[in-house]
Amino acid sequence: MNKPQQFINLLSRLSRLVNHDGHSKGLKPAQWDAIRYLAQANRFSRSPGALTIYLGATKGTISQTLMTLEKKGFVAKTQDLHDKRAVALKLTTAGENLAKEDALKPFQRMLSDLPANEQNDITLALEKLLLAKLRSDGNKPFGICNTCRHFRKNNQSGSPHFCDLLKEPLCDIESEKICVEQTPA
Amino acid sequence: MNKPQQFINLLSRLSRLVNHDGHSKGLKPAQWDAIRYLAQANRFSRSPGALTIYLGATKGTISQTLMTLEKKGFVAKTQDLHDKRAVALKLTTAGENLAKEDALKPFQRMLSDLPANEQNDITLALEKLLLAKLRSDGNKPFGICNTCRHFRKNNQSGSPHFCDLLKEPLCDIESEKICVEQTPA
DNA sequence: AATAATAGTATCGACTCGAAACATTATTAT
DNA sequence: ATAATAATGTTTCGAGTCGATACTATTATT
Repeated sequence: MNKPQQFINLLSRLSRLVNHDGHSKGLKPAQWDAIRYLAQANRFSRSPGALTIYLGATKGTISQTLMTLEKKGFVAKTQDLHDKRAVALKLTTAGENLAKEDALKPFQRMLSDLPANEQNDITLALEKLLLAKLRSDGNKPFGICNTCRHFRKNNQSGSPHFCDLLKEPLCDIESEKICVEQTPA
Repeated sequence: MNKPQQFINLLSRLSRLVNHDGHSKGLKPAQWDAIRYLAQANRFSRSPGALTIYLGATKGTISQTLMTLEKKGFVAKTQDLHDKRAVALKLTTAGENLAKEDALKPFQRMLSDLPANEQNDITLALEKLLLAKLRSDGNKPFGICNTCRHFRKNNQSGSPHFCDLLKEPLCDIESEKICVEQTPA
């Protein structure tokens, strides 16, 4: 088997397994993807639109997935205050509990059984691969807020940081989350 | 973001992208998975049952996928000679042409744009990860026939090799393919 | 010969997915 | 201001996935 073919085989089979683990606790893989995202996105990013970009899906599909998650009681929708078109998403308590018991935990446990150096190699390789793919597709990275070029740190404890793009204050917690607008410095 | 969470994020997002690339040329990801498999499986493995195990799906799902692939003219079914329950699968010429233009080619091209050592690191990491997962799930590896403990090599050119498990002769081409029964030596 | 195991198919309901049409609400150009 | 345009979501459609379950036909076992 030649190298490129092997790479495709590994990738497609691995993806299959990951996807398969997403059939868990009565949810579907796509629903887990959404919950996982919402558990980590900052307030500028908890919208159907941002989720759509993150998951590389279409608006319609995401709308459906969010509908069923809302019906199941894991996600709550509220209207955005500033923009009446926009919808603000939030995990309910049930949704947050679910996020803590991620369907991919078994995968994670499996990794933690490997030698520490292999764990590192694997994580690093995945990161390189993902970033290369995102770049080649022109996708947004959705990195951590406080690693963004628009992030303005405030060193006085208690007072908030600041996003220079959206002109909005940022508490510590929010600035640790992922953001649609994040652009590496 | 802690390490385990990062790993899950990388893995799930990467899988999403891989899956997404499978919506190509009018086929679905699962259909590509089937075609990719059939293009590489030896004659003992070109059956709905083996494909089911390989993809980690259920019989019913695979039956459906194969039905639509047959309807589209990419797969042909014939009855097995020895076992009248069994179905032998084969890619049609159209199916083989499709396999040569795999939906994941863009991903492969992207990899080939990376430095050679990174390509290697990434492939190796994927392999480790996949094997660890297969092991932890108790899945079969589907390795290359001639790396199997039951493979008996014949060094006289022209005469076939042999599978000591299934008691069947193996030509060079078949012994280079993947097999359900493969067990590392 | 009866029973169990195996290989597949058929059917169901919930869901995904892209595509396209459709509101609403914001933004921009005139 | 107001009209054109862009952006945010929703709805609907058809094809397909997926697990679960029930079912058929064939082969193996007892």
